[in-house]
Amino acid sequence: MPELPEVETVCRGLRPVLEGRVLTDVQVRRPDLRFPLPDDMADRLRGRRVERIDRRAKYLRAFLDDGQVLIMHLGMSGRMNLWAPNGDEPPPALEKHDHVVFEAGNGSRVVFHDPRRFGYMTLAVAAELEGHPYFAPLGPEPLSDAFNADYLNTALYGKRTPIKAALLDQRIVAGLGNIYVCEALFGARISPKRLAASVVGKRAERLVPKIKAVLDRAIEAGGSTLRDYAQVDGELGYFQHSWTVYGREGEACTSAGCDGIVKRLVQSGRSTFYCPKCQR
DNA sequence: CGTACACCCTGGCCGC
DNA sequence: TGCGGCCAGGGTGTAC
Repeated sequence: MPELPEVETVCRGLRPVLEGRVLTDVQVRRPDLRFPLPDDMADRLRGRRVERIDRRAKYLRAFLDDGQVLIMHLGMSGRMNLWAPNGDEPPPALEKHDHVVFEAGNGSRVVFHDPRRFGYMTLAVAAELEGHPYFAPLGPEPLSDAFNADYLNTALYGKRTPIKAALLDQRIVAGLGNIYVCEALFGARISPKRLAASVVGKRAERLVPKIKAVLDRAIEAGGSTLRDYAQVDGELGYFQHSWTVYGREGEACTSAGCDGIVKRLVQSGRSTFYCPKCQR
C-alpha cells in the first residue's frame, strides 16, 4: 500500500543498494505501465552511476551522474524487490509482474514488480525538476515545517469540499493517501465530511500534529521491517501495519471514552472509515 | 475554475 | 472447485 511512509521506506531500502553504484544493466520487460516507459530508457540508464535517491510526495527519484533523474511511482501495487549475492545462491527467477530489472554492480539487483501496472517511470533533467509537471503543483511535504496550522488555514480557506477530499489533494499537502487521511482525521476527532473551510483554528491545530504523528509512526514501522531484512534481500513497498480505524467497519471505536461503532462511507469513490460519534 | 467521477489493470476474497 | 461480483493503495482526463 504505497503511501508516503511506504515510499519513504522503499527509498531508505534502495539507498544502500543503489547509491554510488553503476547501473551495469537495465532490462525493461514490460514497457506498458500506467504510462508507456520511454523507448530508450534502458539505454539511457545503462552505465550511469546513481548519485543519490530521494522521495517527494509518493515519487522516488534517482539522480544520475549525467544530470538525468529517474522518476518512479509505485502506483497502487508497485514493489521493489532487492537481491544481493549470497554465496553460490543464484538470483531468484523473474516472475510474471517483474517489469523492470536494474543490475547494480556486485551482482546486486533491484526488480520493479507491479501486478496492476498503475506504477510508472520516466526520465527528467535534474536542473528542471522544480518546474516538472509532476512536482510543480505539489503542496508542502506533510513532515516539513512548512506544513503547519497557519499554512493549513490558508490552504483550506473557502474550500467547500469535504476535509477528506482536501487532504487527499496533493496540491494542498503532498503524499497523503486514503489510509493515513482516515487515520489522521480519526486521531484529531474531525469528521471526514466536515467542510474543509471549517477546519480552522483549534481543529487545524489538532489535525496537523496528528498527520505528522501517524506518518512518523508508520515510517518507524517501515524502518523495523527494513532491519528485518538483515541485509538487502526482501520486498519493499508494503509492510504489516495495524490501523486504528481504517478497515475496521463495525468494530468498536478505540478512542478513550467513546462507545461509537466505526462506519464506512464512500467519498469521491474511495472508502472512508470513521467514528460518527467522536469525529465531529 | 472547482469539483465529481470513470477509468487504467490485476488479483484476492466472499458468497453461492 | 468454479465462477461472478466486489473491493483495493493513486492519479489523470473529461464532464458538468
